[in-house]
Parts: sequence; C-alpha cells; structure tokens
Amino acid sequence: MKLSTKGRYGLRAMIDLAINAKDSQISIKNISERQNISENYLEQIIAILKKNGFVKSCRGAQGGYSLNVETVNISVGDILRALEGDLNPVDCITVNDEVQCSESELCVTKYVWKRISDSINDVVDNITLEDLVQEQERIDACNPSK
Amino acid sequence: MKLSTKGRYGLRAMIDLAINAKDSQISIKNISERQNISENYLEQIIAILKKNGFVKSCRGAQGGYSLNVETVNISVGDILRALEGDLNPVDCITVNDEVQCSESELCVTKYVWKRISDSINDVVDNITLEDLVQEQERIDACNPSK
DNA sequence: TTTAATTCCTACTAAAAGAGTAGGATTTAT
DNA sequence: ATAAATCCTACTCTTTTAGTAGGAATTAAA
Repeated sequence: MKLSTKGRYGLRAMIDLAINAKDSQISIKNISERQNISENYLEQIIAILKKNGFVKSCRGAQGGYSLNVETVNISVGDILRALEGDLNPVDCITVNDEVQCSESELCVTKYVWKRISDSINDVVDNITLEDLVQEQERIDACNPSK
Repeated sequence: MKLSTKGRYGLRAMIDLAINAKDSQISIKNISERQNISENYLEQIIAILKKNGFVKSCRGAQGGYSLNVETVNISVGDILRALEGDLNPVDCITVNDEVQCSESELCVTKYVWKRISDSINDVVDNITLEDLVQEQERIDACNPSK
C-alpha cells in the first residue's frame, strides 16, 4: 500500500518546476541536483509528465522544461494518477464499467475497496499544485539557506 | 498503491470465519475451498491473524480455527494493518514520532501523504467486521446456490 | 492404540515490480 | 563547431509478492 518513487519524485518535480521555471525553463540536471534524484531516472519520470501534457520542453543547449498547465488547474490527483496509475487499493473495482473479478457479485469486500478508493481520490483531487507551491514558498521564506 | 493478496485474502478469511465458525471451528481446507485460496498460503496468512490475537486454533483431527474476537470489536483497519503493515502511502510520515526523511523540514509533500493516510485509516477504522458479515449474509440470502 | 485429520513451522522458488544505470541519437544556442 | 541539453530504449540489480513443498507435532475417532 505504498506509492512508488515515481509518484513521489514526480510530484516534487512538478513543485520544483512551478517554483523555478516560472518564466523560463530549467534542465533535468538542475532539478535533479535540487531534489536529489538521479538524472537519468528523473528523465523518465518527466517524460511521463510530458506525455500527459503537464510539462513542455525545449531541446538543445539552454533548453529545459517548464509547466504546460496553470498550477491552479492541476491537482495532486492528476499528477499521481499519471505516474502511478489509478489509486484504487485493488483492481476489482471499476466504478461504471464491468468488474473483473468473477466473484464480485457475491463478494462483500469490494465495498471496502470502493470506500478507500473514493476517499483517496477525494483527498488528492482537492489539493491543487498551487496549494503546494504556496505552502512550499512559505516554508522556503523561513529557510533562506536553501 | 495496491493492497497485496495477504490483506485481501485475510479479510475474506476473517469474514468466512465469522460466518462459518460461529459456534464451532473450521479447517484451513474448508476456508480455502470456499474462498479459492491455496491451502498452504492461507495457512501463513491465518498464522499472522492468530499471532495478532484475532483467531484461535485447535490442533489435531477435527481441529480448526475460529474467531478470538467479537465481530463488533474488530475493524477492517485492525485486520488490514496486521496483514499489510501501516497503511501510509509513504514511509516518511510518522505522526507522533520522529520523521525518517532528512528533507522533511523543507518538504511540502508530506502534508499530502498525511492527508491521504488519515483518510484511509478513517475509512477502514469505521467499518467493523460485523458490518461486513451482515452485508455478506444479506447477499448470501439472495443467492441460495452457494 | 493406531490412523487420519489437522495445525504448526520453516525453507525454498518463480515471477513481477521497483529503482535505477547506461549510452547513444538528436537538437539547438552560443 | 561545440557543448549542453532533450529524447529514446535497452539492460540490470534488488526486493517483494505469491505462492509451493514437505515434514513435525497434536489429537479426535475408529
């Protein structure tokens, strides 16, 4: 029941981009140094974010990445689901569609999984990237060392 | 961000015990046939439940397992945490104790993880085994085939 | 008192997922 | 031209997951 580093690193990368690529662009190297994440690995994570339309890139020297969305228009849920897949605790709950599990008609645990799933999604869909950026900037203001 | 089979099978085993070992005891074989879970594997899962004091056993022929707690006094959260470990989405949040992560002072994502964690635990702590048993018996009543 | 049914215990294993490494191709500002 | 960057994809090492296997100990019933 853990998030992988993809989700964790990816969210940090998005916050980093929001703060440090406000009206320019920043390189992978740049982010990876600040966030202590391997360059190569971060590259793969940002590729996913780009594929989802959350960041844009410029190639070549002095190139880099910046956000492709407004921070108020993207939620933590959008970011985590892009990186982790759905946030359901088990695969047998699909809300509108068919359910995979053959026992589903008779299986009562699915109600538990559904409620967990709903509560997780409710939390992450109600935190925007902007919320985190503001909180981060508040923290940074008190720690001028970094 | 998935539960393992331990948590899923274990919860089903607890429901099965609550329903089928009301005033007797039932064997692993019995449960495993009903629930379609490998006998050997289920044995290991039930060993964990026993170690946590949720089930008791009688050895020897005609032996078996039964619940060691009242269904109203045990929550889904108790069961899942015993089988899966804590239900936090990342390891860097410990509520009262020290936090592992060295960046925690400066890291804003921990607020997200804390909120997810709280919401998951809130859900599972507010569903008792009794709730699931009642729901299951309601379903079974409409499906006399099984 | 033997036998069969059962829990108990622990070691092993195959497959998948997680977390990167590695390195070359392409693009572009200087 | 060159250096700095993204882009792309294959490989690898480690850990976790989901079991399998099999023998020892216990006990009700024949």
